[in-house]
Amino acid sequence: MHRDTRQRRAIRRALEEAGHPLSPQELLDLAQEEVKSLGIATVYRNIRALQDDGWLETVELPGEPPRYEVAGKGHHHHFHCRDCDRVFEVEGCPGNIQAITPDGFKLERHEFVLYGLCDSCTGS
Amino acid sequence: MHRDTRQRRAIRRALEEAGHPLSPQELLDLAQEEVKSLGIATVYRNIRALQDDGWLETVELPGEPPRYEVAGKGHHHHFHCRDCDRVFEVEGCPGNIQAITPDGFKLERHEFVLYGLCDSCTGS
DNA sequence: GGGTTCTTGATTATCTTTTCCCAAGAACCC
DNA sequence: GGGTTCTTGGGAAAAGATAATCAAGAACCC
Repeated sequence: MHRDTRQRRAIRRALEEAGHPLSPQELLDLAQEEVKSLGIATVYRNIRALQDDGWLETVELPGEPPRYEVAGKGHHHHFHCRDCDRVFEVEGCPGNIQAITPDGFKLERHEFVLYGLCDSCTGS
Repeated sequence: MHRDTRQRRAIRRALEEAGHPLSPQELLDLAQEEVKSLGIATVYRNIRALQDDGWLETVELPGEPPRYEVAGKGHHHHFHCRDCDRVFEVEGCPGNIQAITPDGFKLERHEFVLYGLCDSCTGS
């Protein structure tokens, strides 16, 4: 069904090597290091294809277009650096979430987003 | 500087009475109950004006266009109902957030979003 | 009450992100 | 190797949200 193309390999490799969620544009820039003719339409097409395969997951952050990361990483959250605009993974999950859920509401899932400066951007 | 118009009064009242964040379209629908000729452009204009006055705050949720709520409510988070698509306020804040921040990262703020069914939509 | 200035409503424009289109090129299979 | 089918690249187009334009209407001030 899906063919093994240079473009698709470059896109997959960029996502694996980045190790953190990438926007379509970031993904294009990284994958173009391997296949410089790569176009943005191909990035979007492959994002969809890899999502359909279950290989890729969408990371939505408030007020931002979606980013994408390799699927199957288990429960985690994200840290958004306000300086370099990159998104990092955060292990673990804070305290008792059910406790703050209003009475009568059914909690099904949650998202947690940290903001600040990443280790590369703390100018100290 | 700012004049006291029927439209602006209706928009403010809708936000106050709703008691939870509203999208521009939700705001239009509610304020039209009072001023039926109200147009969407006026809603957007007044959102900006009320933000500039510090009366209104933006609520950004993952993968959603912004909603707006009356400013000055103190720290809180939000619950997004997947059925009616409305957003509710959540009091309190879970456990130790600093504890899960990666080493070397500077935590400045955080957002927390709960998902599930609100009390009106739990069909039980 | 009347003039000045701000605001409104409707439409059009803009902006950003994502998808479509299609001819050219590449992968796969026998 | 050659044919079939899928994929690509680039530009045009769609989609959704927000802003600009402008004539008409409303608020404010004396």
